[in-house]
Amino acid sequence: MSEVRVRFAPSPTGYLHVGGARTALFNYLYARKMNGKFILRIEDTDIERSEKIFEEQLMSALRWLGLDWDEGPDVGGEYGPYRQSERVYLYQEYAQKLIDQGIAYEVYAYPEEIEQLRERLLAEGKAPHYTREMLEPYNTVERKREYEAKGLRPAVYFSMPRKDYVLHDIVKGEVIFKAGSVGDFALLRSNGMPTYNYACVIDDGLMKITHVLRGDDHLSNTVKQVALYEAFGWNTPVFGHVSMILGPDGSKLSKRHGATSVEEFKARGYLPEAIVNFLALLGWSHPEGKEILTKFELIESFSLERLVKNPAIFNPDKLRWMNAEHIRMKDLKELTVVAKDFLKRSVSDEYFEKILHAVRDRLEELSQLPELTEFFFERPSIGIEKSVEAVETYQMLVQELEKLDQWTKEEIYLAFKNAMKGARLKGKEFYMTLRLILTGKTEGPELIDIIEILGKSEVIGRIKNFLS
RNA sequence: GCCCCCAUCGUCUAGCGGUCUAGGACACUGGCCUUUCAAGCCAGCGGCACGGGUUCGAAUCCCGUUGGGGGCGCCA
Repeated sequence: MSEVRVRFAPSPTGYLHVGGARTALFNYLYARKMNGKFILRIEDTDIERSEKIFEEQLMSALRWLGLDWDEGPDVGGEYGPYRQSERVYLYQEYAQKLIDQGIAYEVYAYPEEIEQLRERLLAEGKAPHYTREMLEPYNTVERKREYEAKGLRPAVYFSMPRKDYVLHDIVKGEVIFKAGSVGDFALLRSNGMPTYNYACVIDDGLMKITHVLRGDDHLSNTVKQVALYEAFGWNTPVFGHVSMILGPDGSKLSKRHGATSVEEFKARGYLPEAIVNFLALLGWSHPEGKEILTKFELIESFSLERLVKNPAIFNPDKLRWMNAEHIRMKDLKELTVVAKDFLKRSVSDEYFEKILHAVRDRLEELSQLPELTEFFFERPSIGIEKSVEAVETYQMLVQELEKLDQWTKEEIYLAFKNAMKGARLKGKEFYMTLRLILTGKTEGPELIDIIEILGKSEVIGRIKNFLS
């Protein structure tokens, strides 16, 4: 059994989308599960839209998620280069082979002319499929001269065999493409760059990719790729097409549905563990139905058989819940490190750790941190009505607290007890008012924790502030 | 227009012919716990799109209808 080699092949035209992240994740999990290789390939053949900055962002987002790759543009590998723009010579070389065999041909039509052809076919109610007979008439002597003068090269089209193709997809099952369901298609453009379906086959073939797991928006095009594998006499990889992630309204997930990029979730205080966990469960399920899973558990239990066929709607509520779960699960010291960026204040690690411990159960997104912890740093300014009963009770409390030489929960409770002795304030009112005095809020962490963290002088100070 | 994919609670899903009066999770509702809010625990609400077959038996298999998604680019 040969080594499993899978890849994630994004095009650097934007941020890492959650759909792309999930595709990367499935490939990653499978590679790690099978002790195979996970390869990162940058598909930057669209020179108009590709940008270096996006490539860097893509890689940093992937790394942040913990999806490390074994071969890629930055780390290299024996099947490089791993950027399609650097592999152009390969695409041209292999295209020439097909031309020589007569199964690919040059086309001197301008892109606009192809577009017109396409529209005419559509208008005639025909499938917009091109044939050699339609395209070759453009290859006139004058046109060739024009191309040369402009420094253009002919596009290269593949002569698609008109026969049935059967695809054995690992998630969709047997998919049959009837003869003639696709026409001839471009391999190379007149700028010399390859098209997606072509570059993909050359790369996957040459890079010895064994399994192609991707979104099912590629399913229809896979027939073209299979035809190319056959033309080169290469074995096809195992294909697995997972349905796409949809927005709440059932349409393709896009910007108008809210946050869709990994970067946005990161900025809002989502843990990579939570995103990975959530995405894994969108189109895959654990054999025992477990929902909260670490990356390690995901790798252990991952299998292609449990990939699901139907599309999934992205549910931000569940992601949010899952994030809260992972926040609670995470080692406090590690959480302190990642959470600190969200606090937007300078604090000692020691103090921040105490605060975090007190508030973590209430955290769903790390971005809630400043609001949730504000009173630890600033005295609240909430006007509280001072009743005679309250004043005398809290005066007693101050006296009791001042007597303490140890600031422990036990001692503090003792002081409460003493202050309440003979007090005319009811227990509930005593605690609620004290909470208001200290935090300015009616809700929050355990009062005793707050008092302990705030420290003796600050607590007394805040109460005195109220009394004055 | 043609081709392809999909169809279980609102959402993610379990289910791979009988063990299903369909299980779990999120959300929602109620209760318990708690001198606050969360968290936690318990309970409730809620679904096999429809119509035909096949079978002793169908959420599971087949066909059709409907609905949704995708593709047919010198985008990926």
